[in-house]
Amino acid sequence: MIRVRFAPSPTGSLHVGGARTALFNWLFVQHARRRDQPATFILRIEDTDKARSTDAFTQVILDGMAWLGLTFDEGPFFQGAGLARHQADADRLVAEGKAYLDEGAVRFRIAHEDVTWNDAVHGPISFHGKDLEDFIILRADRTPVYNFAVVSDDVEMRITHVFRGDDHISNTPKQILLYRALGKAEPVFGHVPMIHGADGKKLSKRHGATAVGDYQGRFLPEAMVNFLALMGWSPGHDRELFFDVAEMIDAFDFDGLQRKPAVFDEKKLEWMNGEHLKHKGAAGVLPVLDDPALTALPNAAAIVNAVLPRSKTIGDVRSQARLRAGLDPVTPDEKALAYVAKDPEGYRKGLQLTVDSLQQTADWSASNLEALLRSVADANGLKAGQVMQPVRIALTGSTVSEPVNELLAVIGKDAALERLGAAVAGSAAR
RNA sequence: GGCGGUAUCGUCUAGAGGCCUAGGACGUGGCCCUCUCAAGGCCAAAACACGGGUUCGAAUCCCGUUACCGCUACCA
Repeated sequence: MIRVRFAPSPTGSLHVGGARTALFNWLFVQHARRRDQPATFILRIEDTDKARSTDAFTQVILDGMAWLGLTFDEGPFFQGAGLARHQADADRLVAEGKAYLDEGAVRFRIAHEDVTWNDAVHGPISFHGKDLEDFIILRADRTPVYNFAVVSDDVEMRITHVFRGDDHISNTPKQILLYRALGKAEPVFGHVPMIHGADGKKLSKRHGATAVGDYQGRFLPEAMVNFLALMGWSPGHDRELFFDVAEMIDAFDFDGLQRKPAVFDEKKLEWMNGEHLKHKGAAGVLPVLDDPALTALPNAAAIVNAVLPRSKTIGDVRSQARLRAGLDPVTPDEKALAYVAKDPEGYRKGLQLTVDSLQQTADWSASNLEALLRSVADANGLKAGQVMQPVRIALTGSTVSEPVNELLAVIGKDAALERLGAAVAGSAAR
């Protein structure tokens, strides 16, 4: 029976590093289950410092895990709830001579023996007994200290595997000694490397977005999971994209864990999100957009599909889709402005010619539209781009978009002609 | 300082003695396609920290050095 817990402290945000640790724990449990091993994933909030922890802080952790799809089977439990047991365990150690009173606090007496464990990611790690010192387990106010509370709680919850951040390596020998003093078998320990910022330092506020909440709304949770898992873990071959978590669960193994810290590369996250966006398609992406006005449109799916290939973030999809749907006004960007400024008359002429010819046609299919625009260009001795680019700019405010014929098709005849007409009028007024 | 951990392209990584003139991906540069590119196709530059061993042979094993990170609380 495998019992694993993720035990974050409520700090007001769920750090991406913590989220990744949770993910690894979760993957481990799911992988065991797929192989028919009973496994349980438990969430425990380390709210020892009651003064600083609030329900809202816990909620942030719950929200982050829910967003990523990291479901747990038991909990959330709270460390603070185990106070009586923590005290009883400490008193027992004192009674057995394994701990002693020190100025009102209870201090654990270290047996100066070497401590070694076989870390699930690092292999054997050992500490010399002479380097360990007696440490406080119960404060003078009888509240437990983290290192003691976790052990007591993990024993109580019959935890079999403890996977946590590298920063806990130094705590591990102390905790192992505590297991021994309590007469309990120690769990398997695995220490996953930290996540660093581009400067090689532990990822923190000054690196920008560090909480999973900061990524919600911009990125797909499945892309975030894919990205987080691949920072520090590798399936052992060249596979990068996991569109189906089940495949990741199957491939997951602590042997594939990296031992060194990883640097968070948002560029790669963006690329990966774009891939997931395309893979999901309009039907899948539409609900995520959380934009009722857009979703209500009969051609919403067509619009989103037109915009997907060039989108990296959810915001890209939404803003580009709203633009095509006429929900947002066109605001020309710098390059678009420069294009028009370079040859205002050429721009106006390109638009005018297009409008004139477009009004005549009844066939608004993308293929016909392309033929039409090309013939307009030919007939007037213009290059295709001299006709296409003005239309693109007038309709999107950008010099970059899907092919213009497709753009026109997705916008629809009436709307396109109306917006183009307004653009011609606007350019003539100047 | 002490203890512990880590060290492959700018970044994420493959590699568990010969398959490595070190592979993939992001990013970067170039070319092609072309009405545009942030799409698609092709190509390129780009790494085994250093020094000793062990071995017929080392990115892979051992030792040392260096660098970086973590812990060193009556924080978690």
